[in-house]
Amino acid sequence: MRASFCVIRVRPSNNLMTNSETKAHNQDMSDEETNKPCVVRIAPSPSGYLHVGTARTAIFNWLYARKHNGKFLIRIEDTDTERSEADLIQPILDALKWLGMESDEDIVYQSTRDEIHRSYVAKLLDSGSAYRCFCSKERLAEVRELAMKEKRAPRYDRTCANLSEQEVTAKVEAGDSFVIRIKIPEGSTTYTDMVLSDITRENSEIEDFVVARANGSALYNLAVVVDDHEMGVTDVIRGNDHITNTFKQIHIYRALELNAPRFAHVPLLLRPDKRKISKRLGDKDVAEYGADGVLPQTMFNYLCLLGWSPKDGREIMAREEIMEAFDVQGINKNNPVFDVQKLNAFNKEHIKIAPIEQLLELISPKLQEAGLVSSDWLADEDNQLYLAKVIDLMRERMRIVDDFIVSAGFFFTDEFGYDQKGDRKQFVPESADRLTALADAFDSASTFDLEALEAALDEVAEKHDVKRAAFIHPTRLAVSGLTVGPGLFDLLVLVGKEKTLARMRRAADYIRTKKTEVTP
RNA sequence: GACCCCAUCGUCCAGCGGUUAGGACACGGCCCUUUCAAGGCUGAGACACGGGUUCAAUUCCCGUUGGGGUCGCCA
Repeated sequence: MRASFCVIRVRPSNNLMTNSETKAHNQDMSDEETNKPCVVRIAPSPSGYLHVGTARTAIFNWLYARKHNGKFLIRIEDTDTERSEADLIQPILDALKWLGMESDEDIVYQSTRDEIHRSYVAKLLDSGSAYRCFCSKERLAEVRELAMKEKRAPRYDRTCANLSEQEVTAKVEAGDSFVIRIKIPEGSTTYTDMVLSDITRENSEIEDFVVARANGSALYNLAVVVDDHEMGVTDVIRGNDHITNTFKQIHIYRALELNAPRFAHVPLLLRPDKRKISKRLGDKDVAEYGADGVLPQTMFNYLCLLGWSPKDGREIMAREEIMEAFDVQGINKNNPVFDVQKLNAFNKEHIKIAPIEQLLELISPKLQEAGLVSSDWLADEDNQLYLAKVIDLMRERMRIVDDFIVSAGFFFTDEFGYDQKGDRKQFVPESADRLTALADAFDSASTFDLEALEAALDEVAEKHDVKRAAFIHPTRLAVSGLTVGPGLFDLLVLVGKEKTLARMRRAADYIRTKKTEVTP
């Protein structure tokens, strides 16, 4: 019997079948099977940074592993020496770690497994399920082009599959270079996808693809099958751009007489213009979002909700909550659009509930970079306490962490200008005396706390016979340089008496100068 | 072009034969008030189309259209 035509029985619990086998589908996995320890992996290639699409796939894998008490592994697919760069690996691992995901075992570097891959190429050749192809690249390109022109699917024409043993031997002895192609049998192939249910493909649609290069090294699909098998991967969860690869890989599993894992193909993330997210189009690195002030828990949460939901309306969720509710089979089939606005909205909510230590850690270096504080200043315990109070006051209105630098800078420096619109609107001539009067009232107040300040302001406003607002707005502008921000009295108390008074009087002077300039 | 996948507000998600089709982001209005980029309330906004099946289709089936993916000695 020719191996390439025999029907390989995959393991009974498996989800592969051919059309000649009407084996029952097992979409509903038994509890026993669901709870069996699983092994999943994320396999990035170091041809660039980690973009949100890959990050999301990693998250789904990670959740699946945690949910089923399994292992989450990382394999670096760095066999393409042309494109892979070693220094691109660490940033990818860092980004995964930032999101809270690390490999449960040593990271596998595919490039170190070349010999093993080659041994499987030999097995394929020995069993007769693969053959040598001596066709030149030029001829192949012509065939492909012609097929496209004639509106047929471009597929290898099997010229070399029909070579006699003698012909092959002769060519090999003549030193002709060859690649190895797998022989795809007749029939059709169906597998049950955990997300997409049954998918069928005619085997005739799949060409005898190349599994090994002229130099004998394995190509992607073979290497993946070999490594997944040897790593004990039970569930392959990846982007649905791999569906065609899945069929190819299934044929490799069969040719090798190995059990195939379960597959789940998750929808691809799209850009607002509906194109697939890619590095080419300048889509951001996951780490870049982090650098811009998106919290890792926000990214994790948001990415999960692209194509999946807990069904009960919850959106802002902690990792543990998501883990609890996650279910691969609940992943949608359609491709969602990545929306930065919603990501930011999620971030706003996560900033509100984030541990203060995390925000402190994130904000401190940014303050220093902005030149607002020094490392000495940050080292001081009282200052840390002060910073924590400022963050707590500001976190209610922050969308991304960087907002803090622009909207809270005045807590750390006297060097700030006045918002232009605010200047025109609030720093009118009469504000000068009002600021002076209010500063005096604050000065003579017994204490510098919420109640005392508010009482002082009410009293002064009444004396001047104007609304509180006539004092409040100029004061806010004088002390913060901004027209928006937290409650005024909270702000003043935190800035402190000395600085508040100085800034109010400084603003009063500024207004008087402005006045004389306008009317000389 | 061939093959595969998909199809509910602009976007994300809910809905699993009978609903005033729900929530979130974004957008508009109103309120609060000391500001808003905060908070509260509210409004507009969707079942792509055509056939079936059914007493009844957004829900099931088929087709059309539209979108996405794949078609390398890349991964």
